[in-house]
Amino acid sequence: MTSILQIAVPCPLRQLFDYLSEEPENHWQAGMRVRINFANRSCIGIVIKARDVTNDIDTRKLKAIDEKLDDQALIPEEILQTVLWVSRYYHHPLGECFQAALPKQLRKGETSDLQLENWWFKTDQQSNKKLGTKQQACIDFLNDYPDGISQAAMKAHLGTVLSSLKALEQKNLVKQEPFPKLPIAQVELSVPFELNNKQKTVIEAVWQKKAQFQPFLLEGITGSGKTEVYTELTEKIIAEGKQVLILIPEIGLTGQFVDRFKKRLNTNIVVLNSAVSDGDRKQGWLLAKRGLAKVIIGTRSAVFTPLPDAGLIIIDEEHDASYKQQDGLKYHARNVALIRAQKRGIPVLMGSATPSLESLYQVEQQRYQLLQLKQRAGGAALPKVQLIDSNAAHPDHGLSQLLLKNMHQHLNAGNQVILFINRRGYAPVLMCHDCGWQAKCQHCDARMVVHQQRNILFCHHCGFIQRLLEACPECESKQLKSYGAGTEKIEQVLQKLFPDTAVVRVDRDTTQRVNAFNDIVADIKQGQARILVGTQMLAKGHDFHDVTLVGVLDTDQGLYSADFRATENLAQMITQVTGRAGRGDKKGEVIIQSQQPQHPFWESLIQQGYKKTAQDLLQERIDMAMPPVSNWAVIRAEAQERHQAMDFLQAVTSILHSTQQQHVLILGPVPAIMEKKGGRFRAQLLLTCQQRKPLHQLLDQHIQAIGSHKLARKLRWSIDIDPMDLL
DNA sequence: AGCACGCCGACT
DNA sequence: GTCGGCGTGCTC
Repeated sequence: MTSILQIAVPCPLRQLFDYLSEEPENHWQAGMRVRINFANRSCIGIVIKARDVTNDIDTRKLKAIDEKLDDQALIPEEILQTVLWVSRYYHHPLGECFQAALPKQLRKGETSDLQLENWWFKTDQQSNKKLGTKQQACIDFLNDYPDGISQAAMKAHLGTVLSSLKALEQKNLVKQEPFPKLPIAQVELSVPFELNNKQKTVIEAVWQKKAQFQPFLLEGITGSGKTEVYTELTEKIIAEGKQVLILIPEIGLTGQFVDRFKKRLNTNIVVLNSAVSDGDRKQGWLLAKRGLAKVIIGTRSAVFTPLPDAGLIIIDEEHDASYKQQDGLKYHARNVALIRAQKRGIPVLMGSATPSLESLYQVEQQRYQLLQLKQRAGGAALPKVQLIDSNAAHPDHGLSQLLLKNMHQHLNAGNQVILFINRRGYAPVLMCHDCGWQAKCQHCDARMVVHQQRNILFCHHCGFIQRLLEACPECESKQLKSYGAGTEKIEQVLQKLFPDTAVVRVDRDTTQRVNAFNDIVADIKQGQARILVGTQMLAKGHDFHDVTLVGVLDTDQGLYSADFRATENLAQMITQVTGRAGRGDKKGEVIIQSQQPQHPFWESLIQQGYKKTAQDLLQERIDMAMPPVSNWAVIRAEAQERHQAMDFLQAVTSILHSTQQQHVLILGPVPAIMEKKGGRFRAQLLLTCQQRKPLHQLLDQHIQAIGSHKLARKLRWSIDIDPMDLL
């Protein structure tokens, strides 16, 4: 009996392809993988449907599959449904959605068998003779593990034990068996944290809704103990035999966060972030699918991990932009997590000190329940914040007298200082003093940034590198001067101003090496480095207990930026950074330098705090009918020639206007703010609608025509649902 | 996205 | 006389 399989193929085509199988329909399940020959090349497809061949079907033009790769569905039904939803919601080809959802090795067709390792178990038999010390140690050790333990773990604790174990096996005192290889557990567990009443209230609120879909927004200021809430809840949920998925942002260091879970919970914790190897990723995914991994901690793509026993999803720093994928399938992991939780009837806990306007809006709409932690755990005081006019600061390096004076005070008191400047490199501008020429990138509408240490000019948008010039290419003058200051210059200046104090710089340039970030953090914690200069990567998720002064330089991009989310992001950044000052029993101080200190934004943020500022910003969005109140989709195009992108989007506009409708507003096309980037010219078309449905219907209706337009293949184009920016 | 097929310019 | 440019058409 042959059957026809409908298969999702890994290519950007918005349709399924039929293949023949010699096996009957009931041998097939949706979510199995097959190796197929597609357009003359071998690839891996996902079975979506199977049906038996009946006489009236013409099968002549169908190819047969090459190989069945799974005996059972690799992709569980729930993940399959989630990916189907993602494909529909983000208007992205299904085959490519599976690519994004599966670990690399599984989508390349590797075995779905779990990697096994050797485990040892004690038998019921007792020894009647006295054993050697090594053998006795093994027996004693195995007594502590009635369910057995891996050979690797025994070796880690007792040294070389294999020969002793083999000897014990001969005496029938122990036995060995293969068992799925589990992630390495923390050896020593720490004692449970004593929770305060506020934390207990939060945990209780979530616990009460543990058997239903309920999103919670946990608004907890820095240092209020969100992580303890997460660990405590996770412990309670896994005690009921359930799994917990914890999403974290893509930041340099997740180790600290993961460690706190590993030290607290005696269970199998799988970590899925960019540092994890392809093999471990596959193993982690499969362990979760089998229910053997109880806690899964991972970045954006971990939201597609199978969870047969799902009990809770936690999203830490829910406002973080890294949850939205910026290329390919442009999904938002928070969105996908909510959809999964809804289907499973489980709660979602989203935590942040600076909640996104989206989530605050959902609270207002009573779709999310708000939980708050308003006090720093241990009662530490909030820092004093001062705003100063940076126009009066030093014209070259931009550090103000007040900031320098206070740095001396804090350093003399034995404390540490953080300076944030959201600009890498030495200086953002290289200019000819004689003719006014500026160093620009030849591939982008952007200036080249001076990186003095590497003696280069560097484009931060496309990565183009050029030797640092010694003479002006226009007038051959030697009077080339750099203007403005980035982390590199600030580091250099501070090293001169504070010759006896160690200065450390933390930005993408100093943390490229694999363990560089960890090493720097260790230096900071041990107090080796006293002045820390860095971009906002220094602001995320670290508490350095001896930091009492935080300086924020050159913050104003957010106030003039053309992007609709810039002010929200600035408020979040400033608030997160401010939270780094003063912990434990030390009171902190924050100095913000701004070129526009009179801007009402500052008064709002400093006097009334993030929440009030965010609510005002949300009201502005509501008044102007912007997201999250209205729904946006952006169609972007980028092409080799300046007019191609605009021409294509103009054609798209006509296609979209070809049917009568009055709900969706079509704005543009317009060139991107930075039109040329990486040698390509970019443009975009904005679609807005008060309701979600007409917008999606319009796209569904026309997407095929857009994709097969003759201009479409001469350029790159994409749809971005709920865009994070319009740049 | 790939990759083949197909019709016009500068070369062993 | 060919090699190869990338326009366009298709992928069960």
